[in-house]
Amino acid sequence: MEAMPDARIVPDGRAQQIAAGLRAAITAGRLAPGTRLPSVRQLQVQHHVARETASRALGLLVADGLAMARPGSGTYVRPRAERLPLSPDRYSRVSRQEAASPGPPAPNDRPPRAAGFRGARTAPAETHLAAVFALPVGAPVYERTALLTHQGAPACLLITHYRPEHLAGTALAAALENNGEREHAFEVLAAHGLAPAAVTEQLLTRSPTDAERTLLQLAGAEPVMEVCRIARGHNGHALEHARLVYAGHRFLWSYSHRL
Amino acid sequence: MEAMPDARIVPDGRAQQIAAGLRAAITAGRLAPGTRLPSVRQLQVQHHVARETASRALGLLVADGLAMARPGSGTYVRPRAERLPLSPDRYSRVSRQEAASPGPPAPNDRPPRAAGFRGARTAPAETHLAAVFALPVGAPVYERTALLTHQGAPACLLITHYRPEHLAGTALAAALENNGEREHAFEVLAAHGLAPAAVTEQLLTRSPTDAERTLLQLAGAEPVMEVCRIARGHNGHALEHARLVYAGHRFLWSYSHRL
DNA sequence: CAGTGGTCTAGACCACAGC
DNA sequence: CTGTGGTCTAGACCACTGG
Repeated sequence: MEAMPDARIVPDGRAQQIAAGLRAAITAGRLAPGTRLPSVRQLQVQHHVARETASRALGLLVADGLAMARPGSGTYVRPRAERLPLSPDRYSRVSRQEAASPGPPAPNDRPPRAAGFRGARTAPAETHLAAVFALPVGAPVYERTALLTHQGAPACLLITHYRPEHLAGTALAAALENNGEREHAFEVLAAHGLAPAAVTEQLLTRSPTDAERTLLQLAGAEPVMEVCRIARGHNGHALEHARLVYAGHRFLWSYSHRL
Repeated sequence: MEAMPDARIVPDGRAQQIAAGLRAAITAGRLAPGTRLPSVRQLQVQHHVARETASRALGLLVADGLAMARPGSGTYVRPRAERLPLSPDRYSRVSRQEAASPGPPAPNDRPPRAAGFRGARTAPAETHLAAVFALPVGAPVYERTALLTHQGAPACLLITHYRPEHLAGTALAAALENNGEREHAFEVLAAHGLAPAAVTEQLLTRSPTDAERTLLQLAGAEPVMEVCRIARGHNGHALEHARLVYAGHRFLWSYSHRL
C-alpha cells in the first residue's frame, strides 16, 4: 500500500499571502474587471518585500487566470467571460433562421463563427484519419483550417477533413473556402446533398500548447477543450472529420440522451 | 477597435531553454516515466546558471504536468496515464455483468468506483438545486459525497442529491450509503423502482481549486472537467442531481447522437 | 522619458527524504 | 547526516508602454 504523504492544504510564503489578499479583493468584486492592480514596485514597498517576491505574487494571479499582465503597461483584473452553451441541437438547425429573436439573443443561438485565419489544402491522411474515412494511409484528403471567434475574441481552432471525391471539382469546395464560416459547414454539406445523419463527439481537456495559448489568447493555466467530431451520412460513411480546440473557459457543453 | 499587441510565439530565457531540453527528452521517450530528473544543483552547474534559474526550469516542467517534484527526494518524470473513455452507454447497462472479458479489460468496462471518502446528510436546497427538484428553496434534500478512484488513484469528486421522499426511511438510503460505489447509483435507483429514463449532462473545463488539486492529486496546470448531470424519470421529474469533478487528464468523454 | 512587467544572479535559510 | 526542492532577498539589465 502506498502512503499518502502530501496533504499541504495551502503553501504559505509571502508571495502567496500577497496574492491571497488581491485574490480575495477580486473575487469579492472590490476590484472590478479591467482595473489595474498595484504595480510590482508598489507591492514591493507596501509589503516590505523584495521586488522578485512582489512580481511572483502577481504571477500567481496571472497563473490563476484572475489577472493578465501587459508588459510596459500594468497588470489588470481579467474580465470574466460568460460561458456560451453549446449543444448538439445546433447541428439540427440546418437552415439559417433570420427570425428576430425578442429580448436578448438566445445564448445558444449563434455558435462561434467569423473565421480570422483560414487555409485549405489537400493533405495525405495519417492512420487515424485514414481509418475514419476508410481510405488507405497516405491517400489525399481535403483539409481546412480556421480560427473561429466569438464576441470579438478568438474562441476555437478548427481543422476539418473531407473525402476528396465529395469536393474535388464541385461547387462544394468553393463554397467551403469562400464563406468565412458564416454558415456552419453542415449547412453547406446539406446544400450539396450530403446532409449528416449522425454525429459522434469525443471531448477531452488538457492544458494548451504554446501555439494554442497565443492563438486563443489564453491566460495562465486556462485549459482547452479538444473535441474530435465525426459526422456520418445515412449509409454510415464519414462525411466530415473535425478537430476543434476551444478556449475552455468560454464554453459549456450540453448533452442529453434517453436510456 | 482594440489592437492586437501580443504575438510572442515563444518567450526565450535561460529557464525556458533548459526546460525545453528536458521537455524534448521526456516527450521523445528518452526519459522514461518515473525517471529522476537532474537535480536543481546539477542543472545549475551543467548550464552555468543561478540556482534559482535551474529551479525555475524544473518548475516549468511541473507546471506543464510533465514532471512532479517530491521535496527532499527529487523531481521525477510523471507517468502518463491512459485516458479512460466514458460514454453514456455506461448508464444503460443497469445490471452488472460478471462476464469474463477475454484479453485485456475493455477500457469502458469499469467506470471509476471504489469510494475513498464518503458522507451522507440532509442539506437545505439552494436555488439551483431547488429548481431542478421543483422544491422550495431551503427544502431538505438528501446529499451524498464521495471520492471515486480508478486504478488506485483519485479520479473524481462526486456530490449527488436526491429527493428526500425517494429515500427517507426506505432501504434505498441504506443501500446508497453502504455500498462503497461498488454499484453505480443508477443500478441502486433502478432496483428500487426509480429507473432513470433520460440524462442530461453539462460539461465545463477549468483549473482546479486548491482543495481539488490536493484531493485529485493534480500536478501543475492540469485542468478538471466539471460535469453537472441530471437524471429524470419517465414523468420528467428529476431523480438525481450530480456534480462531478474529474481529474481532467485521465478521461475522455464520448457522445453520439442522430440528426 | 519615467514606469511597467520579465528575467537572471549570487547568496541565504528552511523543511523534508532517505540513508 | 547529506542532498533534495521551495522560497526569499537585494540588485541588476532588458524590452516594452504611454504620455
